[in-house]
Amino acid sequence: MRNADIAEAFEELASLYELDGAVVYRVVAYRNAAKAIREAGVSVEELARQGRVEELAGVGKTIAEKIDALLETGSIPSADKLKARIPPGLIEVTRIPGLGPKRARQLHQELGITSIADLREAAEQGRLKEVPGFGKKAEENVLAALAAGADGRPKPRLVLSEALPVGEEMVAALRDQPAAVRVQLAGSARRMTDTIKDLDIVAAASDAAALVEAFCGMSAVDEVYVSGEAGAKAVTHSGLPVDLRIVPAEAFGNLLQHLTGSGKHNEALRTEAVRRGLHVSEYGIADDETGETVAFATEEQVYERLGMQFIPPELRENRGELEAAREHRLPGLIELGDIRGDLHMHTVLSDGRNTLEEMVDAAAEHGYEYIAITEHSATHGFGSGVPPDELRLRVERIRSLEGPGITVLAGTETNVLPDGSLDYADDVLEELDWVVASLHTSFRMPEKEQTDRMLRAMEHRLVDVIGHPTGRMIGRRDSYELDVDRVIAKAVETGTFLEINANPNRRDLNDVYARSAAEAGAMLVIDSDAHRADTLRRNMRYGVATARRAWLAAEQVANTRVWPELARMRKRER
DNA sequence: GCCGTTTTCGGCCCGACTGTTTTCAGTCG
Repeated sequence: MRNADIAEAFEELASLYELDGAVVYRVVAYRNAAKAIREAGVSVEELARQGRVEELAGVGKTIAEKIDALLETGSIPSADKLKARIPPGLIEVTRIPGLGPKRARQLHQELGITSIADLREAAEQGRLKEVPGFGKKAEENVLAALAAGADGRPKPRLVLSEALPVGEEMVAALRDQPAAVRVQLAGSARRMTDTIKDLDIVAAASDAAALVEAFCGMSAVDEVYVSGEAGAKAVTHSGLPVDLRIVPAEAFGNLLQHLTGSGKHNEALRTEAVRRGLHVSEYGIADDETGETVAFATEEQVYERLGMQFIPPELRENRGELEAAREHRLPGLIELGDIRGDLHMHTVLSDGRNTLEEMVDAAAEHGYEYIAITEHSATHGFGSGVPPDELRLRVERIRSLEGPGITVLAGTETNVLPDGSLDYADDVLEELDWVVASLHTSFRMPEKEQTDRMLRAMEHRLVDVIGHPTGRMIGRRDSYELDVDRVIAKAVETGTFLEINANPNRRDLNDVYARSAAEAGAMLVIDSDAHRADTLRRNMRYGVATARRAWLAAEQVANTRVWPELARMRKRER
């Protein structure tokens, strides 16, 4: 069972307990455990087999037993019992804005509501407002939410690359306003998460009303819901909600820290502060001893007051960063400027949109020292594969490029065939400087076979790196079944690099796996996988962001090296 | 339900908003 599936079961159990009226701390405990399981970075099933799941923070004796039961029987007995009493459709009811577990439970008890359909019917018949604690307004709000398309399913999230440029443009435009003192993007966009649901912008202004007015008048803004001296809530033409919050410059650091989150990071930070008599909020830090609240203009000061190193936003996920910051042992994270070359890209020869020369020019202009041209191999399909003889011609053409200004390496992205063999004969691969091996077919193989397939490819002497190792497409396709623990172990054993594919729809390996890989001693490579010149320029920041979220330093990423040094690190040279 | 250089029991972040209530519970971020 995958960590995501186990986590899902505990999320559901938490919601069921919540609807059953359990004390909130029990519910929170299950949600925390679900997060710990999802982000474990190693197989929780394997941990359970070794009797080590309680090593996960937030997993104690009771939850460990439930994990065992889930793995053994496919379900959790307490969840089965709860489901007999609480219709699972109520969980969807709790996702209607304004309705939470308490009110959904009440609707179930008073009106027998078990689903969104029941809720709609009751609201339309005017029965909702008769329930104690509900009223005319509550019923109207439910009807309005349903009419607006709320259906109880979690709201779809946007891939970061669809929202981040919008947010950055808005921030830049606000900074140009004479009333702006400080403007900063916050929220999950600042933490560079894979997906986001809205944009948060924090500002300090000499004239708050003027800045809010400028915000509401921006061309990207479609509709403004709320606006005042404290900020505004709006939605863009693409349907992206944007919150602007304005705060006095003296407390800018507190609000920025608060709104950057994550919620879990802030919660843990505040819990720890309370033990020392400090109370952290978006307005400042209150000290029990003096009874005074002190505001801070910068985030650096906020963390310093709490006795911590500044924590880069990408690390603020409550994954150990608070403890590390207290002990002043946060890693120096890799930066975009550390990347010296890009080792995975395509041209018109396979399925790219730009020519070899155009990609070389774009890379040179971008300031790279080297790139590898890595077309798809012969069996790629869609008529875009490159047969061996064509690849040989391509190698010759690369070798004869005149004055490209950068080092251009001849490479391939070769398919790994279902049996784990490669798509080109060894004598063809021998002519190349760089070999990416990726899975593009037979995604439905069972985990054991899929993993064995990949491990066999990794044992090949000429495979330098595994491309987009898990095959996920964010929001569109799950990873194929793969035992990533074994892949990481094989990478360490063989000296095969693992890619962080920087395509913002992939970001694969993800942050959690990349961190595990680096901790195990594997070497990573961050590649754009560009299919056109503009994505060559644009993708890399998302890959670097994933690496930062994985706590990686530049040394742990191979393409921060100059090419001669990186060339010597390939396993064929060892 | 989890956790511990305050604790193996008694805590468990903070504040805004809403609607309904007659002083606050529930929801949200």
